[in-house]
Amino acid sequence: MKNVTLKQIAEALNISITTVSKALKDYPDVSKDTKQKVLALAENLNYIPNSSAVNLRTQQTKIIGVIVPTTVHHFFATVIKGIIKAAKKKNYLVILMQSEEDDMQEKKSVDLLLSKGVDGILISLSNNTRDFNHLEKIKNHDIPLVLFDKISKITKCSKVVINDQKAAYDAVAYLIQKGYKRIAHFRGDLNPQVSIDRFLGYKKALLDNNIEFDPSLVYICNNNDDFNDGYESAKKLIEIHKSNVDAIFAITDMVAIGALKYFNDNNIKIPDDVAIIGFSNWFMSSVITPSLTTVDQPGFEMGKKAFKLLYEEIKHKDKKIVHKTIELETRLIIRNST
Amino acid sequence: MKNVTLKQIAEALNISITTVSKALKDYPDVSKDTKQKVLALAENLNYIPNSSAVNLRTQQTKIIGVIVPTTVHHFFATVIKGIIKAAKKKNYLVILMQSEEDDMQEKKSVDLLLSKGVDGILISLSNNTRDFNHLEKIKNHDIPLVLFDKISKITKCSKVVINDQKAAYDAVAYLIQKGYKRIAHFRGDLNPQVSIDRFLGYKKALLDNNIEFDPSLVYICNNNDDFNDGYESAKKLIEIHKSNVDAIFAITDMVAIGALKYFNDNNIKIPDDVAIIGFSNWFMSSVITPSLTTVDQPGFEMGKKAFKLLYEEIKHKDKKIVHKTIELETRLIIRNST
DNA sequence: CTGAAAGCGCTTACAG
DNA sequence: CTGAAAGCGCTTACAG
Repeated sequence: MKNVTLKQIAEALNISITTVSKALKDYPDVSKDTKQKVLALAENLNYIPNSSAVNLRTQQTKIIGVIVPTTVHHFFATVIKGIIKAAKKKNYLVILMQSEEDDMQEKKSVDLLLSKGVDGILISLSNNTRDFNHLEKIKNHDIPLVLFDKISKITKCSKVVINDQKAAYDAVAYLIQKGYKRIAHFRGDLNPQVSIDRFLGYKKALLDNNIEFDPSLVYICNNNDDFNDGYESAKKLIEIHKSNVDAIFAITDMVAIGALKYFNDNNIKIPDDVAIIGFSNWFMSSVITPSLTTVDQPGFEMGKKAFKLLYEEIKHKDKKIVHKTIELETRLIIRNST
Repeated sequence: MKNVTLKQIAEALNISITTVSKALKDYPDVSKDTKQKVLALAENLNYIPNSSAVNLRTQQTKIIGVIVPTTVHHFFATVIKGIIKAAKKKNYLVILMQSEEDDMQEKKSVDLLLSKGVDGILISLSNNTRDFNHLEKIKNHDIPLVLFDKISKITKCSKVVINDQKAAYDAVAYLIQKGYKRIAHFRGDLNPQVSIDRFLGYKKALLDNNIEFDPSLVYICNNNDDFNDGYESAKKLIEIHKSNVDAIFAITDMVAIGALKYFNDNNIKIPDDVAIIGFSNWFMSSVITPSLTTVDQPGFEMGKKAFKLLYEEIKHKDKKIVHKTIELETRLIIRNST
């Protein structure tokens, strides 16, 4: 079945394309009678406007692009859900792309999105993104851009984040207040801002509480396999610091669960021998044994807010844009691992 | 910055739009010299073809639509990853939508996708989809359609599935062979095909092994909260059948983990008191305590295959389409819960 | 209340 | 090797 066009409806009804178009869009200067006839036939023929033609005329696609490191990740999946949900409310569709933590893929994705003429772009940066020319390119094309979670500090655009430094600080301060003194940190790669900020929060909490910062207690998890990174880091930690460590602050729940698994496998008691605290409040953290103390990171909310910010910029594209940064609340969830 | 058009390049170079267009697309009937000049300027001006215009001319968008029940689900997230990855290879972009297990949302999503003029559609049906008019609509519009995982048997189109009946049969047969005799089934909603098939496989395995099928051992999990459904079903099961049940075959890992949690909370030993087997091989099933025996369901593969099937149909749209059904292999993963 | 016409930016069959 | 022209399907300023 070939797609129905305005022309076909016009010919069938013996009126002009203009009138059909206006009738369908409920223009006031079309007679009730005509409108009815057009609507009825359009319905009957299952008329669907050709988007490409509409886009070409109106210069917008009602599609946004989203780039995340990966879809297979509880937090990002939740953010995506929030984005799609908020977008749907405004009749926007979402093209989803993944960088797979590869800056080249991220840059290529931006180009593709730009060539598709999306109305706006939402990005959470890959761990290996070190220059931001592609973000500048988006801005040069006058396409609204909002970064979320994995952001670049120096890029001027709207952002939705949590206060990673504060969240990490609170988590570690809680450990200290519970009496833990030798607190290790399983951190992420050196590059991403969230990784830097969580590390800084960790360090600051120690110093503010007169606990010496010991670099040998910091392990870097950057092999793109959080679970295994956590597992291996826990192993190394125990080999070196056996009875000289009493807690771990892990950069993500996945890293924490890797560590937890190692301890479970090796009869090291949590939290008696070593306490663990994670980050994100991934569903799994609540059902693992022992259940994991963690920082709740509102992914769904982040997705919705990110779209809303983007939508505002799309709507007011002509006006001078004022970039906003929204900081979402986090919350420490205390469970049995601490 | 306003977007650069062919016209601007043509004027700057004092040649026709036609020639610019041809040069950019490397037509053989353009001189080397001209090509070079055009390419250089296009590069320099950061020229990006206007997709809407191209689409309108070529009558394709190079975008496909994907509808899944939800993105926050390990299996679907994995399938999505596979789809996006395979699509990227063919220069296709993916619009992602979610039905949230709501048939009305699913139908509306189809309409939106159709109006965007996507070149093809991939769907995994919601649990509450009971009529398939929207699928027929897609076919009536001559848009290629491929169903995956949650399919409708009566719809004539290509499909990518696993053999749910056989996979369930094998899982239950394994339990029987291990010596379990009173095997409960925590099934899904009555409607979805996968739920029906896994139930049938369960029943057949019992009968083939001369074990009486006891309907009171079958619990329906259909509150859209698999974990809790599993937890509550386990509770009821124990209340009623306490020492008269020795194993559970759960329709998904999430349901299995809910049950496992209940048993862990209530000092019921797995697998000594009750064995559990799940379905999907969600990452979590390998790290929970005890680790979960389950059926591996190849999500990434399913996503890639689904796109490939769709792509073939898009490419050969003019020809008579032969619908294919691809059945992917599953594999029983034996761990500590059985 | 209706419609002719221009134009969005591109591609391609055709003429020269 | 180059370019004028038609046309994809729509929207909208303008004339009547």
